[in-house]
Amino acid sequence: MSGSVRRAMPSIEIVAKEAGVSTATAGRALGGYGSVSRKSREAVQAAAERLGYRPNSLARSMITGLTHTLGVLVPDIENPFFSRALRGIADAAHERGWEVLLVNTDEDLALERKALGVLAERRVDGLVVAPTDVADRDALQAVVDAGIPIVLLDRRVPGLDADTVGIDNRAAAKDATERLLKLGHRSVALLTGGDEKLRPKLSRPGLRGVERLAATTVGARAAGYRDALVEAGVEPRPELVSAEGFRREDAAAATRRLLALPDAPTAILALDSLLALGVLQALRGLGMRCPADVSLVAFDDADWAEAISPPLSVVAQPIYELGAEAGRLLLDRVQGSDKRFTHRRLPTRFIERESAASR
Amino acid sequence: MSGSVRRAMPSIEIVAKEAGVSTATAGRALGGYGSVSRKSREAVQAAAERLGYRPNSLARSMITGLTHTLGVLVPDIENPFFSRALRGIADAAHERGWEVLLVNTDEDLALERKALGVLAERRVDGLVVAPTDVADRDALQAVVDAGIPIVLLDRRVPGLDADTVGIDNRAAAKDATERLLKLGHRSVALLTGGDEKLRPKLSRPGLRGVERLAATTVGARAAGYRDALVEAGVEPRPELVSAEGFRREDAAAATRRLLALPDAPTAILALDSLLALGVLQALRGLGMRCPADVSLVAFDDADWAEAISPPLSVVAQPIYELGAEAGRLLLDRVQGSDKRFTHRRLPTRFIERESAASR
DNA sequence: CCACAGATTGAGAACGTTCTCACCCAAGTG
DNA sequence: CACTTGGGTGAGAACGTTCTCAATCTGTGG
Repeated sequence: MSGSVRRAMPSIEIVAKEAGVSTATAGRALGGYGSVSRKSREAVQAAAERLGYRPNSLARSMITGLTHTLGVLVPDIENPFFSRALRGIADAAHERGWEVLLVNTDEDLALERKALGVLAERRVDGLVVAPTDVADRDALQAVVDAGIPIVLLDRRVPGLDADTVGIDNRAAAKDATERLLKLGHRSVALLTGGDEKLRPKLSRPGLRGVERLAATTVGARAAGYRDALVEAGVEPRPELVSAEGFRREDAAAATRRLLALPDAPTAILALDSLLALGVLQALRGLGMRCPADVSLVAFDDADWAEAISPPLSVVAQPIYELGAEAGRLLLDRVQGSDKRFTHRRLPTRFIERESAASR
Repeated sequence: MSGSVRRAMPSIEIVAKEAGVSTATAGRALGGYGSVSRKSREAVQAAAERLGYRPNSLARSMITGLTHTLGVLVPDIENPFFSRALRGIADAAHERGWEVLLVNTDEDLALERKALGVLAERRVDGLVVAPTDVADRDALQAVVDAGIPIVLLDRRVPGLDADTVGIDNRAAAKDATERLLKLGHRSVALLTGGDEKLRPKLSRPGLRGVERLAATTVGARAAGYRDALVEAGVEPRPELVSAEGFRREDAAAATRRLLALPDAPTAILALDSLLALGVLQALRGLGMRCPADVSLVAFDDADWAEAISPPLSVVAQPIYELGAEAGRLLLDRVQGSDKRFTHRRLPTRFIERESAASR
């Protein structure tokens, strides 16, 4: 056993009594505000040290109106995209003396709504939200109206008073698709992971349709994919757009289905790295080789992308920077910035490795 | 614009006034304690609804002494091990109405100590800590003494009053090494990732040395590796134990060094999946093939392990369950359990795939 | 009609800080 | 000497809840 066991933490009143001053003076000595004589300060600090005093930040927050806490709402922290982005957010927050309260929403609208309520009750100073695709604009706006600024990460919510940080999904997807087309591929599949409604929209979009499509992340990328095809004079084939689910097994199944098609795709664009793993797994199962039989390009430069055989060509997003920028933007708002809402697009980088070959 | 903009959130006093009752009654009506007439309750609820009232959980915590917040201290949330474990913790917490405050320590002792202070000031109800290898026992014990229970995840801190959740690292490493030995390998390398001090200790340990070694996670696994060698009558060779660093590049460099050795290893045991990626990368660079030229087994069943070629044989830890169990254990303590401290070891599972072949 | 138990209510304390304000005192200034 | 100045101090309010306690109301049984 080391040191004495104390159950309840001492309050500033106890410290003041021990130091022989008033609570007001003790507060000033420890909090670094107001003015205190050297003698008082030293007496208080010694007493605090002796008693193992820790200020109660709850009481402080009640007075100051600041919790120095940022809420972070992500679909799933296990997803490498979000864990890396969270790291960026946390670092930005920490750097300026803020902490991070994390909630997973599981892409579940009801959970997201409930979490917003909980975080509002905790009086977080601001919120970084990666909303579900069908985000509840009103619930988010209500939080903003209550005085809690929001920064959206990765996805956008039309009409919401919030800053946004993300990439140009449409341009990035278009670029990736163009690269596959330039390699001679004419039958390029798109693995989106979700949003069943995409496929029909993609076939006969009309201008209005494409614009509406581009509102979600997946939608924007699908639109970019389509842009590239159309510009290259390749007719988009709805059956080449797969939206079976977000899990690896879903992607594997989708790949098997795609490759069984008449006039099967010779190249696949996967919208995230987990889906790419599914493709790889399916190819291995089918005895097909990448890139000899099928070329593959994926979004996100996962840590394994460079190490596997063949190394995967990817659209790299600056994920950490996305999170850090969101954190900084949010803290600016928290600290009183009332600039117009910005929609920041960070640049992506195509990393050419060996999984996409000419045909 | 939708709805009216309100900057400051209404307090219960405003709601009470609006409903024509006292704050006490309003509190009872909204908080679900005490007894309230149906009429009052309905009036209060209607007023609260109208004003968009959200209780201030800070004020509540001041009274009840519970913040319903769990602190989580991990080295790096980007590490898939910790992000998965965190998911387990968060789910367990959420299930019982708790939230999670996250801090990264970057394996930095000073940061860990500072974070402990911050979380104590926030009056978190409990703490899940994955301590750095050289954890500050006294700092942790001080938190426990202040009445905040701690559950240790993955690593142990001797002499600390805390529950522990992890795996039997020594047995798991021994099992993995034995499997490689059974395949006929006689020159098996160990890639630990860190702790330079390990190597010399491993060569002439003596009983005392091995026991001390086994205190850290890495150390315990190294001891298990050694156990297997000794039992099989293979002389441990210190130069086959690499501890160059935790990053992928470090592992790649270490692999190149190992394979340039006279009597080079024909099998490698990597202590985490990131290190395994480094091995794979180095092998590709050297034009060597797995498992034809070198067999590889790694800890942790990363999401890519099954999808790459060859699929990686791994020691799978129940990572999510580890986190969830830590969360549950902690909440039991928070809610008053004073059972003896337990050290829970969850079972690991060796998943045989194709990266380890007989020689 | 009275007494009484139990439900319902409101005033005010409590939690642990920071903030406001009035006061004291020593050191200048005219 | 009277008057200002300003650092230092403590009493008490404030933040928004929950808790304690006494008072009031309601209905029931005698």
